[in-house]
Amino acid sequence: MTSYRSTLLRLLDERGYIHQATDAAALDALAEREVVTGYIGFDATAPSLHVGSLVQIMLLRRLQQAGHRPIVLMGGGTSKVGDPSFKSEERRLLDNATIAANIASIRRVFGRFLTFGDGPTDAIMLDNAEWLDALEYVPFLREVGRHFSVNRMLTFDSVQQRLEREQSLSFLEFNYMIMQAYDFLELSRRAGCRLQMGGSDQWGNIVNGVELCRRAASTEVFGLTTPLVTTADGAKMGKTERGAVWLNEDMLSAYDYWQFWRNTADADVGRFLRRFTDVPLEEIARLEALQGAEINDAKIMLANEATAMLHGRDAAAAAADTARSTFEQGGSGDNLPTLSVGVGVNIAHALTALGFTPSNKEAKRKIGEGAVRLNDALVCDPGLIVEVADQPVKLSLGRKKHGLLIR
RNA sequence: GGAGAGGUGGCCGAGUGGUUAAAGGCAGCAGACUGUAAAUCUGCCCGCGCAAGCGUACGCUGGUUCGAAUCCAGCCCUCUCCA
Repeated sequence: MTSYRSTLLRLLDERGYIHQATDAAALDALAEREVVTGYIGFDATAPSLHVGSLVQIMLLRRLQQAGHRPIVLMGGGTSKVGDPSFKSEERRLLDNATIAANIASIRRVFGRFLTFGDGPTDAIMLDNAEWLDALEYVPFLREVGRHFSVNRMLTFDSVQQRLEREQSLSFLEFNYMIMQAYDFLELSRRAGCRLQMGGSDQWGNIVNGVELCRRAASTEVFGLTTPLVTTADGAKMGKTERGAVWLNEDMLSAYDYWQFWRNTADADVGRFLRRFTDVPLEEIARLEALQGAEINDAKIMLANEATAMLHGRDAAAAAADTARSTFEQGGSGDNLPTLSVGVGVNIAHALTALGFTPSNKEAKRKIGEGAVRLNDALVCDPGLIVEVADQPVKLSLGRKKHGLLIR
């Protein structure tokens, strides 16, 4: 562990964001001397980002906390090409309208993590479609393309994997790394951007950008990547039984988001607190040292803080309340997912409608396995019709999934 | 353009005419044990239906057959070697 002098690198280092950097010493010196503008690119291939992107979002937040200026770069242009890095198959191409809608939907989330504005350290958001869409092929090849060696490009891990396996790599995708490198050049010109950050899988792309800036503009810029965030058992973070952990509330409720963090494995709590919350380091050190069941306090803290950052204090508190009454007191909080069922429903249909089971068939199986409860009473009849009076009825699958049936 | 290999359920991968909704593994879900953790053991794992049953499914389209993931023909795609 190197000892850095700048607030920025010290902060990033302490909180576990640094995996590789192109010239850490020079970046350290730069950050000590002046306000550094740094960016991270985000894909626009889905209507919401998910926790997989949260490290990157937090990284921009840290940049701002350390007194520097973050740029959120939306990949409106690059999403039309598709990043082939480490993907086994070519992605299907998205049309312009979808990409525009995705960007509009994604951008709302950033306001929770960053302060936008016109000040020297205020964040700004740009869309690379702004310059990529207008590119003219031949001038682009002459300015940028000549700095890229195909021999070299073929040696990148991201490409190698694709070639060595069996999947083909289209020329369109092959251009992605050039596009991304060009983004950096463009941002260094437009916004004086000196730093690109990203996940460790972006290392190759980032290095290309750094080299392009040096070759095409003689500008010294820097790259920094974060370690891939995996859970303690080695899996990629961010998947739950019900799919991706989305950041947009219309795709994943604040309660479910809270639950996601609450269910963190013991071994991950400290790392996650450091990366995904602003809890002071001494406090984190105390929390992660808790033993046995007490470590649950750390998980609750993590859930509260992470949820508050994204959805606000109130939503986090409501989720925590619901969790407490549901899990600790065996009752039911009113923040649970609800399903309006009229007078009565088939219990299997209700389970599926709540998203607890993927099909009615599965719901019936679960009933057969003794996993389903109505107001905490075991259900044995897979064809049961649940009747709902004025009081909501609590429907549970296993110990973790609870919902309310209301009239 | 030529020669060869191959395309099976979320993924990997067996299966070369019937008892195959398709072995096995991974991932996932649930039960037990716990702390809404991990590990372990057990069960489940295409869909619809209360059920009998029905519908889909082994790259695509046809064909042979009582019966096809399995055989035949054409097409599409991938890989390897040659030109």
